[in-house]
Amino acid sequence: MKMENDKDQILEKLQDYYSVVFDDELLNEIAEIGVYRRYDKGRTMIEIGDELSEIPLILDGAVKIIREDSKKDEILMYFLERGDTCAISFVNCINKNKSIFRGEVEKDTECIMIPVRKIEEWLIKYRSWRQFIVDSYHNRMLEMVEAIDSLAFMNLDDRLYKYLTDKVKIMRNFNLHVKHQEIADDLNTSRVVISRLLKKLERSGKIKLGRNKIKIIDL
DNA sequence: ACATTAAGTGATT
DNA sequence: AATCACTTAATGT
Repeated sequence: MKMENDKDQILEKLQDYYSVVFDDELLNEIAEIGVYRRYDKGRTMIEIGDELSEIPLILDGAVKIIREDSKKDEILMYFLERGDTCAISFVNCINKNKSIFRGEVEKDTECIMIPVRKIEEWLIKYRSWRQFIVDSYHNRMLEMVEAIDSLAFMNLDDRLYKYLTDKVKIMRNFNLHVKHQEIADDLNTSRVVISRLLKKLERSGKIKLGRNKIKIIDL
């Protein structure tokens, strides 16, 4: 009885973003197999080196995917949001590899976890699942290329502005609650530099600064 | 009132 | 663009 209830709740949540992606039979099976989970903002969902045994289907929220080097320097790769999954972790799963990224919860996140076995099984069983995984892999690839491009071809001013506008989209809010130091960490630079560039953006009227907050005025 | 943390700035490399 | 060294401002106890 309780099980049925859980299943129905999961199914209901799935409808919002995944009913167009998956057919009914698959949707039903996901609801049956998947485990609903909530992650609070600030938590680490996955750490570099961790072994994956399941992958998340994001229902709501956002997860920041970070790459870190041996010297603890880090750089933001991309965000996962509703409707996303991480196909990178999916391939990791199948090969029983360790995660090459860290996932930090940027915004309270709801997701459904799918165990590896099912991921593989469904790949054969459902065309819509196959499509979803391939699309997801492609999207991760595009986002990584974007990350490389901005790193290689953009100066810090533009990278910073892109960072801010991306974040506005992810958070669905023009008022960002973020410290200069956190931005510096994400872009792998120093706080002083970020503070100066932000001041410049404020002077040009694109943003408004406050303690622990930044308001983006025009996109 | 004092300590702590975040942000602003000039000078130097 | 990074670092240092310092100031100023906001917030917590």
